[in-house]
Amino acid sequence: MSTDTTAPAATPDGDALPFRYGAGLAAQIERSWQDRWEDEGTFHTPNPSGPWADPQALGGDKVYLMDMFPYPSGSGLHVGHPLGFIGTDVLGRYLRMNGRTVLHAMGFDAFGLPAEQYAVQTGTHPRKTTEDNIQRYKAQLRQLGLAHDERRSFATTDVEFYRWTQWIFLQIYNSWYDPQLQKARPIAELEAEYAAGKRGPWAELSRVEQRQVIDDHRLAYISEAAVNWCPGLGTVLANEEVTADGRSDRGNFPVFRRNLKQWMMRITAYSDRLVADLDRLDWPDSVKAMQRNWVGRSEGAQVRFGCGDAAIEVFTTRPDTLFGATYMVLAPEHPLVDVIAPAAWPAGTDERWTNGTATPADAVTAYRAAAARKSELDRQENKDKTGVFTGAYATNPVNGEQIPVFVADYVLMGYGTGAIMAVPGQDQRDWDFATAFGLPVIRTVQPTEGFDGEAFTGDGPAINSANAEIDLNGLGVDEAKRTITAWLVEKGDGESVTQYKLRDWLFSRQRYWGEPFPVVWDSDGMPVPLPDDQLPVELPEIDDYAPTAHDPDDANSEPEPPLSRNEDWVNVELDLGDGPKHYRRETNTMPQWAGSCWYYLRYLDPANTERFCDREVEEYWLGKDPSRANDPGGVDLYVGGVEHAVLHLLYSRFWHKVLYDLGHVSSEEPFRRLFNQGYIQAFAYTDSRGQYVPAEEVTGDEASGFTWNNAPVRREYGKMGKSLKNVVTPDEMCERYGADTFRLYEMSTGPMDVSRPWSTRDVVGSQRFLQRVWRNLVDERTGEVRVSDAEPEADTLRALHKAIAGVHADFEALHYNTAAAKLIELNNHLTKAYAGAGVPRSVAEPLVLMMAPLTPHIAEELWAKLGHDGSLAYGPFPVADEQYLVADTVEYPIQVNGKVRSRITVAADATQDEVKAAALADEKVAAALDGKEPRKLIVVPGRLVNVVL
RNA sequence: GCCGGCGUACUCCAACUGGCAGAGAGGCGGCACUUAGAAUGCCGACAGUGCGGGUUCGAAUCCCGUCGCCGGCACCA
Repeated sequence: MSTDTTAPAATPDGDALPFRYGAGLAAQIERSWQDRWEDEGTFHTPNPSGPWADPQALGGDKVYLMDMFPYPSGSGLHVGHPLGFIGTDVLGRYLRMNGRTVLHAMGFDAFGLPAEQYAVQTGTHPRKTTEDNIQRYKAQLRQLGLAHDERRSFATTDVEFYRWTQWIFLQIYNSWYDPQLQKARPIAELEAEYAAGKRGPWAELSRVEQRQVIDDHRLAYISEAAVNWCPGLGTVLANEEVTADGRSDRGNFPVFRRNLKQWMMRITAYSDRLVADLDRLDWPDSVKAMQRNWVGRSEGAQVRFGCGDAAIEVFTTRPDTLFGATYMVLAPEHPLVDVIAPAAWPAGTDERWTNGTATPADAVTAYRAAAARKSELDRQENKDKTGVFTGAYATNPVNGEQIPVFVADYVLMGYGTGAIMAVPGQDQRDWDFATAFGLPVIRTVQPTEGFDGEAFTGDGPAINSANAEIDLNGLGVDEAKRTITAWLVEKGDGESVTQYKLRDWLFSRQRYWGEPFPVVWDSDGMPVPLPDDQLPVELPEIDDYAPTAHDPDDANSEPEPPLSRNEDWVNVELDLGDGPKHYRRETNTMPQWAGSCWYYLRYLDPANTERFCDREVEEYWLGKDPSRANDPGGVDLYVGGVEHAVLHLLYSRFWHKVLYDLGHVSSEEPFRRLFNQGYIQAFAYTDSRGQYVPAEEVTGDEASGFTWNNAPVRREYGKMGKSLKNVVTPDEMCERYGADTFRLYEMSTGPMDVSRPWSTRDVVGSQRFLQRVWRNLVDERTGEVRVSDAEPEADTLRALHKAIAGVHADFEALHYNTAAAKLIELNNHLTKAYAGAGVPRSVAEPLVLMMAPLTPHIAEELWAKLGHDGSLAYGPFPVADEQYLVADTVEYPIQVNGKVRSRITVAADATQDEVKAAALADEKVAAALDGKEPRKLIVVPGRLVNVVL
């Protein structure tokens, strides 16, 4: 073989290897196979029913694979984006070759703020820029050779798609959550219950009042409440879209709390199920933890403290500490603050409690004003406790103690009841406040021996906790909680409750580029859902789609939806069953998450014009698997970045559960298995002024320092981005090396879930491997295949079957890096064993088949050259033959006291005793033993022998 | 502060369920081929697994402590 590769030297024109595998040949091969796959519909996946019904073709177990679909931004893809897409493609191809029926498609998440901002910047309509971007993405993805069923592609901006987004909205709107049955039910059933007099006043209410009663129960409802208003973006945002320091997730603009009338979704009704069903999902622990944390379920008790004529309700997770409650705190916004404050300070009020004000009303007013001025950030940064006495005292229900009631901003109106009982002995925040205000501390849990901290939050026996009727002393925390809660319930002073941090989902945006709501407003100012036959409500093609510009810091600016400017569209006359009437259309649009909440359902049945997805088709692809315990159903594998841990993935689960409750889907969860792929990161370089310089032009290394244009630059590591001047695109890689090389490189640099740096200069290593395989099977001068029909040697067969067995396990575990390593190893063996002689066909063919998931184009080409007519996309994938996996003899390392001292070779089927005998007979072992008996002799079959002296 | 995760060669990564620390890629050094460069082939060096303890015949792997890094949450009662 070396004669072949050195042949070019003998040829004068220097172009002697027209069939050497390089970028040029790769491009040719890749284009032709991509065309062929498309022409032949190689990756079209049949359905059990509907237009693509082909039940015959649905052999083997089905697998539904999905990527988190991309947002088609104006800057196109960089090499980091396709990492997950290639990963799912490799798995899909592997499974397909193993006889599984694989569904894999790719759509586009195309509504949303950035598309609109980009459109405003470029002065082009978002519909146009979005469609251009999608075309560009499709071209970029196609050149990677992804085995998608392209018939199933769509964008969330397609009218035929968002018509069903609107339809699902109406399903949610037209339902309510029945807490008894723990599920959503059609709103008509609730109305019937009211009409039958089973639920409260009805007949005596006016029609509008009746509608209000019903509307208050809907899962999608209008609320006028404090929401996140972001003038910089000109829209309101969901809690999930606001960062911890009170700014917008996108754009980093300030966000203000404002009372505004907005659409909400009652996701809180599903709090329990959203937490409980996490246990049924095969998801990373980190994501489950984040969702649990976000829902923030905590169990405790609600307790009433009498205060004059009023009662202050508090939520506590520690009712066992009630005897240690020495004061109470209301949130500044709490409505009882005004009610309970007396006209004057009680005699002898501590100076520290009044802030130097003349009356409680003054104190409270001033404190409230100060609290309102503080931003979220101020509240967080300054954790020194502030507050002021209300002048009122409340009665502790367990011991009748009169305890002072304060207002303080460390208590939040948005959680629990907005009021707390303060137990400084068992809560550090209360301890800090009590210390600052000279309030007493009563410990009610015995701290552990040697405890020298302040508040004690651990477990221990209760102390100082008894009254005439009840005695908690000596009980552990859990038992004390149960005991006191039962007592409170009996006395009518409290009950056991569960609290959540989760808030309802703010569902409207004052933007143009989103799904219009299928809702109109009538002359009573009440919302009216449109009937299904009036869907879709199309987004009007308007010229003035830009959001109203606001000063980002102007908290008092007013949201103004762009659609409201279009009076012709807004004002409609419709006959909604009671004659033609005038209505105004809802002018808000849905948030970007709406489409992604259900898109996985649309891939299943994208051509369906009657339903969002045929029920039978849904059941086939997403249905519960009875062979798995407690399986909730859902997509078999969903791959994407961890950044959607609580946004998209929580919203989507919520919608799916509503659809399940209403009987529209058979599965209880959208995504059975979730996998977070790592990120491809990159180095960026800044010059002395802190400006980014083109990363590609930087030279040097860590030891000698990095320079650009001979000036030293500083290296940083992180994202790939235009502004960082370190973007590498898949287009460049395909052009320089070919898609197969690029795919292989991305898959071989590490396991799927590990983030790693991009390194263009390493890509050549993957190219070299493909080149070596090609050279082993193809004559680089003639392009002729050159395999032999000879029987492979025994060691080759062992190498082959070892590779087959290993690669199966690796592909299944998404360890493509080690799969690639095993293929390289096998090919290295072939290079050595058959240099110049031609690789036996019976080894060449399985090698090519095993490469196909990773590098499909070159594999198809080699498969064809080996004389096969059809595509190898459907396999068969090689199966390892057990007989070649066991060697005749085994080499055992012999350890003496855990250190390798010698090696012996014994028959593979030797018994333990035979191995022991052989080990003891070894001269080095004998020397070490020096005639003595070993203390212990351990034989690990097939592994090693350890002699313990 | 709380929760989750990760520390193995110059770099990215392997090492089945505790069993010989090295599969693969890049880089580096050398040899062959070559007018030269590139490409190609061959050969080679480089870590005892962040640190300290423990369990074990045996620890990268399990346990305890500690340091460092990444991510999430955070005055949530």
